[in-house]
Amino acid sequence: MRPRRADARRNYDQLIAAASAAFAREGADASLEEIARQAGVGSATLHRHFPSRQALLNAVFHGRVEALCQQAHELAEGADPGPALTIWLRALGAYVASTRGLASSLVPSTDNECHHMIVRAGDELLTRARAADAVRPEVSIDDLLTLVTAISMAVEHSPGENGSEAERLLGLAIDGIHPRPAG
Amino acid sequence: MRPRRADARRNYDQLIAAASAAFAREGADASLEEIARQAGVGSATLHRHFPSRQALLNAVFHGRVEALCQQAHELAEGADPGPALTIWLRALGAYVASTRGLASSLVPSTDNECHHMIVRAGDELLTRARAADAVRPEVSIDDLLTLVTAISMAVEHSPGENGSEAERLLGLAIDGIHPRPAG
DNA sequence: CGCAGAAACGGGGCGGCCCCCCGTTTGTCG
DNA sequence: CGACAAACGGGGGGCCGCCCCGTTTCTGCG
Repeated sequence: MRPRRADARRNYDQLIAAASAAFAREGADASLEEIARQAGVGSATLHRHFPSRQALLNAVFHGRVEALCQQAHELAEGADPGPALTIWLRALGAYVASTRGLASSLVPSTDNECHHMIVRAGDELLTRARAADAVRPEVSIDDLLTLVTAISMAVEHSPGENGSEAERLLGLAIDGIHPRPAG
Repeated sequence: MRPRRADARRNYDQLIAAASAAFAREGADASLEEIARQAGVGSATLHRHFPSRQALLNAVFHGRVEALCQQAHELAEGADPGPALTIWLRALGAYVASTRGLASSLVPSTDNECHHMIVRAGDELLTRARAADAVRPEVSIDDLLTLVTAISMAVEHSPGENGSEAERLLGLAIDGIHPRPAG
């Protein structure tokens, strides 16, 4: 993953740092040329290390996705299956909505390591919740991730306050995944 | 809105037709130059008639948005308030998810006529549903529209079948807007 | 230590896009 | 039918992503 040669490794790290700042500042569609400029390298170097925008996004957010997966794993071991899933989904949504660009690295696409990681972590929680009848059987982990990323991206592009709106919308959607109590 | 001079009106209509086809084919971020090319006009003519991509989107989808508003109005007069809202939201979601680009013309922005139209139409249904205690009081029409457009846009970018996934996700989210029956 | 080959670099070109200027054409109305 | 306003569109500027390929830099071996 990370290059062998010292100069390449240095450029790689500077690109990651510049990209992280740019994505936080301007969102997932920040200019790649500008990122290369900020990193002090030519644009060709950026494209050699990261053949696509998606690859750069994934590299930037890989660590944070890993942390979210770790959190899922801990919740799966401890709490009740039902609350564990909703707690994680809310935490995931809040974090994704407050981290510009992160949602874009969770969309399903070919060889998207971040997406696969989150799916595997979330599926563990979902499977347990389903076994405890805490969630509707037809709900899939892809459904849940799509909801979280869709809401996050929608709120990300909206002008004013984003955190509270994302929380409210996610709350509605998450309540909808429970089995309906009455008829 | 529509130009006075005959040649301008002809170009306007050809641009709308070309844009409608392009948006359906490639989504809301289709190339404006290509649309002008397909319409047989210079790109300057496109920009004179439609100063922004949003303006073109709105013009293309204005009629369909009007039809959706009309449908809301009819539902508001007839059925029970609670079901009327959910029926309309499901119909709206199904239609938006199956019409590439339409979701982009519903996002809130300055002077977005389509957005205002939908908001006013939906608010009528929501107000009645709220008065009948069929919906949580804190839910706003902006929340609902954001959910519908967010899910539609997410599904729009996904590869395979979109209709069924949009329907399932919307079903979950819409169920979440009802007052919670138990605790 | 030094060198040869491999690995990495980046300037710069290509094509595309959006946006707009401004000289030219065309419709309209008296 | 003529003049004037309205509309047109070629083309240029700026930015972008992408990639070729001549040049530089690192590294491991003799």
